[in-house]
Amino acid sequence: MFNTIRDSIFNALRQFPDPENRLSKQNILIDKPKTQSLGDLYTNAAMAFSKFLNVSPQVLAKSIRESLIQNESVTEVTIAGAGFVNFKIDKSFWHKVIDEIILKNKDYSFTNLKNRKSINVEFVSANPTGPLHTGHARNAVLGSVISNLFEKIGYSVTREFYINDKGNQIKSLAKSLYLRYKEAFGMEISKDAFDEDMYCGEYLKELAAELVKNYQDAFLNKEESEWLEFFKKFAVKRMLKGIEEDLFLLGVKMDKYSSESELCDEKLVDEAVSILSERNDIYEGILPRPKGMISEDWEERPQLLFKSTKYGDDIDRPIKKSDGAWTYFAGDLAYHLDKIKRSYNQMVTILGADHNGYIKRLKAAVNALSEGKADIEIRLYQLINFLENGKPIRMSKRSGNFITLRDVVNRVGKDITRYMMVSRRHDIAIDFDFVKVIEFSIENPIFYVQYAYARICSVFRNYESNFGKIDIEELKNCSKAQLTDEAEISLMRELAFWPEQVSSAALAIEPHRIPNSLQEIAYLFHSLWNKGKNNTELRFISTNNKNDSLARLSLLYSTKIVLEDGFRIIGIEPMSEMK
RNA sequence: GCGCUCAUAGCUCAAUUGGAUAGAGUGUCAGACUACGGAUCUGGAGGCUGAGAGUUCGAAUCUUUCUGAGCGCGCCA
Repeated sequence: MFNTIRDSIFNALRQFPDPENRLSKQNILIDKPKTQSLGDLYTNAAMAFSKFLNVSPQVLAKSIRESLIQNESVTEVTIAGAGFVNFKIDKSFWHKVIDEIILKNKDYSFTNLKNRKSINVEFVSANPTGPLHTGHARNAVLGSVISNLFEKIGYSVTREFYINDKGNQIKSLAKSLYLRYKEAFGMEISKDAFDEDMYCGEYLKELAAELVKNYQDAFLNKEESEWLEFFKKFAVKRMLKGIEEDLFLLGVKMDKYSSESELCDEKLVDEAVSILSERNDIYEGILPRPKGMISEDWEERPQLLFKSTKYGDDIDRPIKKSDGAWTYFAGDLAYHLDKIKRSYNQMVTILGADHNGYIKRLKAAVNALSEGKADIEIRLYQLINFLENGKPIRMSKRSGNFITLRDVVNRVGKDITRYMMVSRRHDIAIDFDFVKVIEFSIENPIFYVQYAYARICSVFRNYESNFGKIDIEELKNCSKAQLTDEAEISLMRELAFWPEQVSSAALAIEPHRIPNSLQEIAYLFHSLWNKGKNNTELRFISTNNKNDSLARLSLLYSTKIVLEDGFRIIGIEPMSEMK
């Protein structure tokens, strides 16, 4: 939207020698000043580039002013403070914003990259040992919104789920299922039969019933070796199906599921280890005992280690257990090698905050395996405190008082869940009160935004019942010259920034900026609406002047397009009426 | 003991990644409709950004030392 203005600033700066080649159009900030009195827009480029160009901010600011004043959209330029360049914009510029939005519609915020890049977004990746729980809900929403954002800036995105279908937990799952299977034949199973790490949830009873139906007593009173593998496979398959259904409830669909055991079958661990060996990053060694930690059974032991300290980790990481089996991390080496081989050089992974110790070694692994060519960004999300009207809900797997993702979605709906999960920064713990989130109040930012949308739809309904069906071509072609009120300008200016909001949210991997931005737009709209109550000239529908109406409706229509775009990114449905 | 993350109005959160006088909502006080949907809007009060020091034109943001909270630290995944 601001290309010509950015060009003007860029041209001014380009006249100065740039020894480090730090100057780029992308890095020129154009923003709204704190207060309207300073102007419509400002840039801090004079100060920001002063160091790199080795020219004082004042000199740069003057040069920017000279250049900006030549721009036909810019009407007034002032230099303030240490080198802020404030300027005013001709109103016709904002009117063109409306035209552009209506013209591009859904693609208004879309950035078409010349060289389409691929990115892999891995999220949820829950162990296939039971239904998804509440933490996964936040993970799933973050991952899917981040994916949507990257698609907006022209990336080809793969939404991926890593299945931990190996190891002891799956064995425990199979054993737990076997107990339920026996129980289905009327055998008494006491609670003590379930070890600490086994799964005593009700959901395995259904699977057991299915096994009985299809296989009768084929596995009853048999050696473990005769049923274990079958039970593992069966259980994992069914758990995954359940997980897929849970995700579907939240509007999340994965593009790819990667299986840990399949990667191991393909000898990818060996391949990863041999790559690292060639780079001299694998050695047999003894890890130091962690200081200050009391662990009685600690004994020094030589292990196969990955030299992750070479890539910024704090200590080297074991890839083989003392019994010679691969560690979990070895599997992750294989998995990330697989991603690299599928030619992703950008990856994002969403993990719970309890994985914080894992970031450095993952980055190290990707760095080493790709010879520095690939990059992985990891976003940790904090937990959610669930409340029932202000009272915390205690959860424990043992007592069975355990909220699943499905419970949450069934109770408050997909849209509210998604909005709540994504409207706060990911690294902050959030409160989720079952009672408050469904109230029609400002405690729920989603209703504020939805209400703005519904009001816009209401205006269109009203117009059409009086004057007949609206013609989009007419909205596009009508003169917008009378959109001059401050409230109208503020709204148009906010809409002008929308594509930049989207791309900056994507690049920073901060999806919460989208709901924030929508709330700002909704606020400006509500404000304009109320202004029309006192000042009838600002009403959207003017009964005696058709072009006035069309101009105002075109502003509403472009606002509607942007809100819809935001809703689509967040993954929620717009409401044309509040119900 | 070491590492990662967080700390902003009474409360819930922002702050375009180093920009101007730190902004919204809620609660509180005072206002606005014979309603294009009042589920809204306008205004007041409310802050030494947990504490100290440093970096520079400029710090909530970067560095560092504290304080407090959460999480993690070989043979779990």
